[in-house]
Amino acid sequence: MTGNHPDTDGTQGLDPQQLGTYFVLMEAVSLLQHHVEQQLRAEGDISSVQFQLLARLAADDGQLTMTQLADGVVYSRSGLTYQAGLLEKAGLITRGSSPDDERATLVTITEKGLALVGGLLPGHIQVVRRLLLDPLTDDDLRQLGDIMTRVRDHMRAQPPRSAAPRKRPAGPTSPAPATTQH
Amino acid sequence: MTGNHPDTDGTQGLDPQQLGTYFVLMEAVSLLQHHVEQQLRAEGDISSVQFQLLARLAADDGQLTMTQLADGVVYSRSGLTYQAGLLEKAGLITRGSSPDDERATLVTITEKGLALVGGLLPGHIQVVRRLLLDPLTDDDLRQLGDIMTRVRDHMRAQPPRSAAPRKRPAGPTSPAPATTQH
DNA sequence: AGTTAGTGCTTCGAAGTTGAAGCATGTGGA
DNA sequence: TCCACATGCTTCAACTTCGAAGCACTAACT
Repeated sequence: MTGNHPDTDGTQGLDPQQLGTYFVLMEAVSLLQHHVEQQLRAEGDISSVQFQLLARLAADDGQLTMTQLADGVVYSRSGLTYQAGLLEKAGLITRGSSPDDERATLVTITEKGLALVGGLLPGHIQVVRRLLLDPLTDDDLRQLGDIMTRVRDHMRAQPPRSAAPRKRPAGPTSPAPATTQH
Repeated sequence: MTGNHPDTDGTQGLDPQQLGTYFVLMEAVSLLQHHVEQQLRAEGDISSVQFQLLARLAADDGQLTMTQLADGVVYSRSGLTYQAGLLEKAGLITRGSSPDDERATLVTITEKGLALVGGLLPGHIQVVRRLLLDPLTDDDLRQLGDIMTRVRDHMRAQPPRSAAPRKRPAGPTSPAPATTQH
């Protein structure tokens, strides 16, 4: 992108510093994700999505509703239904109705699921340490954590959609469906 | 992650600081990607993969081979064939044989493709600015760019796969296929 | 209570992604 | 030259992902 357009896009150009930081951030994370994916597939034969789901369950005392799970991992509801089906068939989780809310499905991690996560964690940690943590000083780590925390909180605080895209002019009296299903 | 497990959780060596930084980094990037995806779909009706491909072409003077393209964006070859088919059908790129190597397919961005990228760029930049850049000071930006550059270079320098990791007796049987395309 | 709107999850169809296999071309050694 | 192997891309089948529609249950308002 050599920026040869006269001024039609220069309204909010990014300087090289900003652009470079954005690119390298995305690229580095993409590479890290890829390595993690490989490790999990090779060692435990599960995808990183499945690992995240199991890890989340293990961390939260073993039981969550589908919605809580989907919100934790950035994931669509229908996608979660699919993955939960796989995990259940593999005997790593079980699903049951919640006593509080008859609609809710309570997902519970099994012993086998816990064992799998436990067995996979060391290798996972090793990959993260080797690829991400090793080249960072304690100071870097603090900085990075601080910065990304601020960015994440900022994003979470952002309104889902300030203005509706021009795709559908929307109904007469329906401003926003508010259903933010990733 | 309350860390109440004595030592069975295998968190050997990742203190809360490290773990938290890793998590928030992945989560923030995931959220950013999601927002970018939405913007591109709403404004230009293309996926972020397609945008990346077009942007790469635009940046590299308009012409690359399929392999060069796939390597630039972290993407499978077969997936690129599929996407290139879509982009060609949409009139955003053309494909032709290379004069140097009869096997190679030379991908060229069209005027229409260039126009689309140019038109989409401001909105894209706006999203990145609003979500990522706004909550950062100049100092943060430098720090972040510096840190992630170091991490990325470190990853690129890593050997692909020196030795197969030892398997844990936890998961279902997996013969560990060492196929590494990407 | 009765009706209306909201919430939680699943099903369904369409589209995207991948690795392995296959085809065509290029390269290096006997 | 011939042959084996490497390289570049595509095809194929299986799998994953998503959004919209649908079902079941809950909450709110009258």
